Amino acid sequence: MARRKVELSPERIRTVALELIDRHGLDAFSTRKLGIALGCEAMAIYWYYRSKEDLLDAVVDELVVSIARVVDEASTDWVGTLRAVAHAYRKLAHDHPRAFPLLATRRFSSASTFAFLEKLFGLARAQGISDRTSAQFYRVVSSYCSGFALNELAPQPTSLAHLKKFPAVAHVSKWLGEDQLDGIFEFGLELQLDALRASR
Amino acid sequence: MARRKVELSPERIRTVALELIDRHGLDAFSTRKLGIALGCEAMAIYWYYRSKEDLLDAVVDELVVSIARVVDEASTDWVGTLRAVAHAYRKLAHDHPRAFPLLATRRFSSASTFAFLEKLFGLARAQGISDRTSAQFYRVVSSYCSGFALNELAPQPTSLAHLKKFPAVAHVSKWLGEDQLDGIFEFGLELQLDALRASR
DNA sequence: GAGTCTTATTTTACAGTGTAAGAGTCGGCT
DNA sequence: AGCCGACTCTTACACTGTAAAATAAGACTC
Repeated sequence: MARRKVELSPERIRTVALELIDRHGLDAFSTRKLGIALGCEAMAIYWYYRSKEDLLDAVVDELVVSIARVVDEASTDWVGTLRAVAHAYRKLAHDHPRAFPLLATRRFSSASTFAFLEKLFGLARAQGISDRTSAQFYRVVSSYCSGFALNELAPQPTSLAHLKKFPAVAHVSKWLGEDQLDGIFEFGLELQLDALRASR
Repeated sequence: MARRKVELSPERIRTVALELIDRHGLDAFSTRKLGIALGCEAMAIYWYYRSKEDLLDAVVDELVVSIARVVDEASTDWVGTLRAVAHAYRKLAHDHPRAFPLLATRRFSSASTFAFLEKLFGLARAQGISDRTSAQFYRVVSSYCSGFALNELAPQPTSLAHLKKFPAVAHVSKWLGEDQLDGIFEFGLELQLDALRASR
């Protein structure tokens, strides 16, 4: 048997898992298919992860870390940092559209998530922003980003048949199209960041 | 055999489906268990719905309709209507915490969704709000509500072990607790509605 | 009332799922 | 050489969604 050749590891497993989800979607993802992609039997995965749920948590973690990196590279200005995080979050949804719902649905209380929050809130405190304010705006902005990204990933095909029966929607639909998404996201985000600036 | 006695119907099926999801969660929901709850075989469901996905779409629809009703009862003021819808949306998440992720994840382009949007946008037009503005604020506010509700449904248990290692998070965590959710939701919502009022 | 058609439901079957339990195989240790 | 612990595979089980066909009951025609 060709054992010990594929060199399984937690990192490789979750990386290949993400690749598989990206390529074929969450529904099609199974431990058996992951095994094939890794070159091992499905059960070998269970040495590194207690369950499929555990593995998916690890995949989410990998994605969170990629956002956390943005905080390091950001300027010292907290508003700017929050903006950068918001954009990174949305970019993540575009880069991994089929994995993103995982991130939006799942509770994440892993160490790397905390490390991310620590950097973000540490920066806020260093700039004299009150804990209450930073907590408020973090929740508001992150909720907005999460919801917005999720919405744009599940786009309705603007059924023309329906539009005939719903004239008001027909009129407004011009401003609901995909070409408007960037602008509206920016609009809503800046609206919130303006309020943050004003609150100081 | 006791046929034709249980009186199956699309409405009953999707209602019992929602009950089952509410009680035991999405993961535990299966066509077989639904069959047992309905008093029929699993395959009988397929006479009324083409697939499990189809059925879940119908469940989502049922939930959307319950929100649409709010628009009828609302005052003529569009800002007030949008606020009422936002609150109804969050209330839905509290009333059906285990079904809500369906609503947030799934594309809904059903007739009842369009009927809802028609009422909402029709009201906006009647009050002279530009199509662009109503589209913008609808997307922003609905994204915010969706993301906020999803976040509060997946609460992290504020791991005390982690808090020792992350002092900034520990300080801020006071404002991130469940007791703050109502206030923060309101804060973020009004922040957006203020901007809507100001834009006129 | 007998025969046929339509609608509703069950039966049977299949390929696929997550994972528990145990068996097997290897490298490195004494 | 023998053993141990770290890995991996094999087997098995209960459960999933649903295609295909069998079946039953009412409605409709003659």
